[in-house]
Parts: sequence; structure tokens; C-alpha cells
Amino acid sequence: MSEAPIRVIAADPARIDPVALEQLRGTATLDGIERVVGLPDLHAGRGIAVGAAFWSPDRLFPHLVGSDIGCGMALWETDLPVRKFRPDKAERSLHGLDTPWEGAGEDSEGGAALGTIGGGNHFAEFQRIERIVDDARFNALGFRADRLWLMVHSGSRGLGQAVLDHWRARGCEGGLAATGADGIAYLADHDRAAGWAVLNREIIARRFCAKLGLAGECRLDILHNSVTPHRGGWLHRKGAAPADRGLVVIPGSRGDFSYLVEPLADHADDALHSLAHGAGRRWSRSDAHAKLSRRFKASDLERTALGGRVICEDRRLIFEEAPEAYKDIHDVVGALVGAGLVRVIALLRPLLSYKTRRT
DNA sequence: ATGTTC
Repeated sequence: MSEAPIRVIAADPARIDPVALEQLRGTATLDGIERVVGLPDLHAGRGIAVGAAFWSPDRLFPHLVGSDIGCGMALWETDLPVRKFRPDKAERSLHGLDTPWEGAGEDSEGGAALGTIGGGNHFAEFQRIERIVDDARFNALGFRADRLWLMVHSGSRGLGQAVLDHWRARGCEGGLAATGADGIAYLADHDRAAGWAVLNREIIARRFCAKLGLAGECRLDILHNSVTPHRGGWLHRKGAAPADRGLVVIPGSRGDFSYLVEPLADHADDALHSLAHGAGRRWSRSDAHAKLSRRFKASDLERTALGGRVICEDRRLIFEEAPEAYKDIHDVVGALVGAGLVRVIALLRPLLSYKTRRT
């Protein structure tokens, strides 16, 4: 079987991570994979590159979706005029969000984790609309620029992990025939985990709003780890946002802006109808910790260059997830714009980023 | 990424 073509969309092709590129090559040689795309946030993952999409005509590859099935971004508009947002007060109010949600049934699947953010790069962040680039479109959507917004990044926690573990134990790395019994069973597991992840983000958003006494409405929820039917085959996205499900928000880092973008259709197929899902890591977790813990105290990182505040009572994580550990979001979105894949609608400024609090 | 974590 010949190697599938690989297309990488990058801000600066000379600076594509060679390790990530080698990982893309590894996936391009899989029997049954016919197209591979790297997005501008491409970076090395644990075996599989993150920021990538993979198309197969007839096979499902659970390990190309990974363990955090259904992980994605939700963006909510609250009813609070942003001028009334008090970060000090909010910081004092945001307690009890790492413990199980009261509404989770004890025997429901993944019940204890439902409504909690988790670790790694997951977060909830209050934001304001910094700048509207496309006024007509923003207004047509009925969005309000003067309100407090809330972004949630989380996934399927232990449930998605259990699904991948189950299929890995059965030897799924060569893929599963999509129409076979195993393929159908995996898809059912995948869809259940993805549905759980969407619900998890909704509950997280509602819990955060409730702590501040706010009402809120979900404006978008998009998955960046998934496999879906696509043009007669199967599209695997590993840290890749969909370009065929409406508006997308692309987070920068806790110290930079997030972009609200509208996917454009004309060149979408070049990128397998996929987009960057964030800025992408510039430094590995261990490098970020090593470099930054030498230069800064953890408390130095509780405020960002944009004036936002950070709640992260995990001393290792606050270094691992520092803005410096991520690529420049403006370059990443610039590459998407340059490739004709998106139009920018608006930029959002982080006001308060919540990672974790000790309980 | 992870009801993780020697």
C-alpha cells in the first residue's frame, strides 16, 4: 500500500515540527488511510500528531481519535453586561467546581466526573469581546458584544479513555472495518462518549454561570477529537476543529486572544474540512515547566500580559499551560485566513481563566 | 488526555 498524501497548512513551512511531521508520515502509511492533513497548530503528540485530520474510505482508527473522544470547545453568551463583571468577586465565588456536580447520578456513566473540567489543557474562561472584525455577520448572528462570554474546553474524561482502552485491548491499531460488527460497535461507543463530552461542557458552563448568578446561552459547541462520516468515508480529527459545522472558536492561550471564525467553503476540501483547534503547543509540558519555573514563581503566572487572571492551584500545571508554552495564535489564524479557510468574525479577550482549585 | 501519581 502506498503512502497517503500529506498536506500541511502552516504559517511558516520552515518551522513545522519535524517530530510531528514524522508522526504524520507514520499515520499516512496506515493501510486504509488515504489523505492526511496537518493544521497550523500541528504539534507532536503521544504517538499521533495533534492538529491533524485523517480520511479513510472504509476504516475506523480509534487511536487516531485518541482517548479524549468528543473533546471540544463550547462558547456561551451570558446575560451580564461585561462592564459589571468584577474579577475579584468572581474569583471569590468560583469554588466547589472541581468536585462532583450535585445533579450527577451516582450510577450514571462517568457520573462523578460529569460537570468537571479535568486537567491538562482543559479550562473554563470568562471573556469579553475585544474587537469585532465582521460587524454585519456578528450582528446577524444576534450576538451581543457588551455581554460577558464564557468559553469551556473539556472532553469525555475517563469515559473516552475507557473506550479507547477497550478497543486497544482488542488490537484496533490497524483499524476496524466501518461496516463490520466491531466498527459499528466502536462508533456507538464513540458517539456515546462524544455526547457525554457535549453534555459535560454544558453542565460546566451552567455551573460556572450559576456561581456568578448569571443566565447563559450556548452559542456554539464544536468537537475537535472525533470520527464522522465524510464524503463516503470516515474523517478522523485529532485536535482539529470542523469546518462544516458552523462557527468555530479558536482559543489562543490564557494570555492571548481567542478568535471567533466562520469557515469558508471554497478551499475547505484542501484541509479535509478541518481547522486549527487552538494555538498548538510550542514547548512540551516538561520543557515549559523546566524553562518557566526557573524564571518565574507560580504566583507570577496568576496574571497575564493581557491583564487576565488565572486560577490554577496546581503548581506544575500553571507552568505547563503558561502562554509562552503555546504558539502565536495570530500566526495560526493568519495561516488559516491565508489558505482561504476562514473569515475572522471577532476576537475575545480572556478575563479570568479557571483551571483547577484544590478541594 | 486520565476517578492519573512511584
